[in-house]
Amino acid sequence: MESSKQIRIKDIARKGNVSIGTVDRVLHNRGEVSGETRERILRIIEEMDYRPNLLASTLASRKKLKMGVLLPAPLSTDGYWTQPVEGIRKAVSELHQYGVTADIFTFDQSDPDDFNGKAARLLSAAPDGVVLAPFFAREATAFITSLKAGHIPFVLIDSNLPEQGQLAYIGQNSFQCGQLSARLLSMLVRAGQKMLVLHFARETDHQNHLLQRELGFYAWFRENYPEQEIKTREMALSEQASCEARLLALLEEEEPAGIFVTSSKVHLVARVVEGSAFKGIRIIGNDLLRENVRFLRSGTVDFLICQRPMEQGFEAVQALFRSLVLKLPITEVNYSPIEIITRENLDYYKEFK
Amino acid sequence: MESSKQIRIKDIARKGNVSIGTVDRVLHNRGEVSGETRERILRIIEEMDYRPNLLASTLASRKKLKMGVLLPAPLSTDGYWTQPVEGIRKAVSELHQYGVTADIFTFDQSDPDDFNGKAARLLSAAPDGVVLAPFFAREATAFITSLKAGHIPFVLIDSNLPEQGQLAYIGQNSFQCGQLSARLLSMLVRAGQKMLVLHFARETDHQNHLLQRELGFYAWFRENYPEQEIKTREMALSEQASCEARLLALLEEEEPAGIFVTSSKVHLVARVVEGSAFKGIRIIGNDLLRENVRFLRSGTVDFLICQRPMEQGFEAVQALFRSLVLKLPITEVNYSPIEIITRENLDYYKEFK
DNA sequence: CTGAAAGCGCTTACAG
DNA sequence: CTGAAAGCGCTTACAG
Repeated sequence: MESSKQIRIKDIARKGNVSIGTVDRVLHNRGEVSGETRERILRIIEEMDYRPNLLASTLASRKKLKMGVLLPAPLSTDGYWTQPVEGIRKAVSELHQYGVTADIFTFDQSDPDDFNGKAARLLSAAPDGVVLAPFFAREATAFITSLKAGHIPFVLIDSNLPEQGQLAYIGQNSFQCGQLSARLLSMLVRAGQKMLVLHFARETDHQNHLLQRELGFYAWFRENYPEQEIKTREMALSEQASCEARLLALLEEEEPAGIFVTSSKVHLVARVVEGSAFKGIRIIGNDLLRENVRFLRSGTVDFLICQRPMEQGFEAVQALFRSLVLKLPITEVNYSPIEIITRENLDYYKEFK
Repeated sequence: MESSKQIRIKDIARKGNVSIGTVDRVLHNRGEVSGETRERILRIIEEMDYRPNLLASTLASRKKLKMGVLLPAPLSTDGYWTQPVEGIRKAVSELHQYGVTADIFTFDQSDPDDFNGKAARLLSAAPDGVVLAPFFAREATAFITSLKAGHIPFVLIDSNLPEQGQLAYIGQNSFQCGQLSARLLSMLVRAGQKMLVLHFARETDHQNHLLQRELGFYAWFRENYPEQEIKTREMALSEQASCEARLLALLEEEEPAGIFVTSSKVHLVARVVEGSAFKGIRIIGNDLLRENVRFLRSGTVDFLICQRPMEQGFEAVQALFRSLVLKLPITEVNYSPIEIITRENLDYYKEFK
């Protein structure tokens, strides 16, 4: 059961009657080796099941790992996007001793052009790996094309894009989040009462994961209570001033018994409901922000569905390090937990604020 | 913003007018250095903010990391405990190239003496780090005393022990799991109906986390529905033959509307309920085992609460590696997600079977 | 096309 | 108490 000693380049060289330089050329396809020698060495490498010592390799090559990060700018000091950034900073600081550095770029959440500009700046810094939240699907896809052209590996967080060649995705299974929200809301609201799904600032190809949450929500009801009446309404974030009035009008018009807010903007809804005559509306939203927690505590919001955003940032950096420095295999899809926060278990999440 | 170049031992030595050997002695408290020199070098190290290059250090010292693992033996081929073992094996295999090996010991879940015997064998293998599931609290504590005497760092998984000097705990917040189960069950059962908490093979100091789940369950009701009638019943696993009869008798006697099974043994209960005249009993249990999934699919079990046991095993090994080889800081308490599996989102967990 | 040598930053005997 | 040298396994010029 004891594993045999490590095979070194030196062992391959000796067995092949060549120098370690030649073995190295074969290992890294650096050319300048005769076909015959190459074949022979390759066979020996295979036979002896050679595995490079990555500590030695990294040490000798003195490679530094420069990462590029591209995320939405937080909308406030305790907005959602401060959290992944915190995780990223923590990971980078830990890995500093291994030569890891990061350039963090943030873009305006309402401005695809700003995304493109920051993406260009990121590229010109020539990073060895990238962490990306593909907030604008179309623009992100174009950016990814450039990354692939430059053979720059990248990790997606928060929202996934299918089959784009990402090293990994780290984030929620948003469809499942929607399903769970539906199930929870169905338990809180009597059959026959209306449900409302609220999107903030959704656009067709933007923030795909909010759409996935909605789809999961509908899918659950279609399967379990096909009769359930559900409506979806969208509110542009830019109109935030008129937002309260619109919301109030919506409540009067629809008289929903339950509301599912697909994003962290649930506090906007809760504020209106709490100040209105419409008591007893059951509300589920996303993300553990201070503003949301307030309404969870007061009982206006019943559930917050969370996803450990700090951890997502942290793990994204770790994944790049593990792949690029340690050469370890990376799991492609990494679903963050879908955590259910209620007034009762809130205190166990104080770590998040 | 560019961080300055790395400070090396050589730089310290030059500045202190000593050799790198002396610096090394100071760094590792190897003695044989005059007090005066020691102070001076220490000051320079501080001043220059020296951080050792751990790749070089690990490479030069050629340390191998031998881990000892001590877990309950799985009760069946797809029993719960196969899963952490799988995660551990995966991590060890990935880290093999860095000299990581593991001796895995398993003990009989009903036999504390077997635990002690295996613990002794583990110790005699002189591991550099240990992964332990402290299944028998008393025996585990004694074992930990030996580990601490030998300065062997250890990671706890599955169940935590407070303040035992563990490098990390990786597992559920069991109290919170109980609270969430209570909240879910309360939404499924009408007020005034009876609830039952079922333990399997609990003993006072065994499996502390099952007790924590129960406490969380009671705490939630005390806070939210103090009138709720709840009873706890315990079933010894050794009596598994007579188990069905006892369960049936229990159902007849108590006529519960909801049952919370604190462990993965929920399939035992579901089988009895499904074969009985007592339809409509709402059941919540733990862990994604094939036997449990069957009853989730058939609708007899409403929710399974899960905790990613494979990931726990994997992370435990990674934590030891990160600490002992990479010298990275380790978060002491790492709560696994409390995942809610229903018939509807089950397919997203196929990865677990 | 191939080999020998220096070096990555640290550790570990060994000599004095 | 201190220093100089060899070595960890690999990479990187350089010489031929």
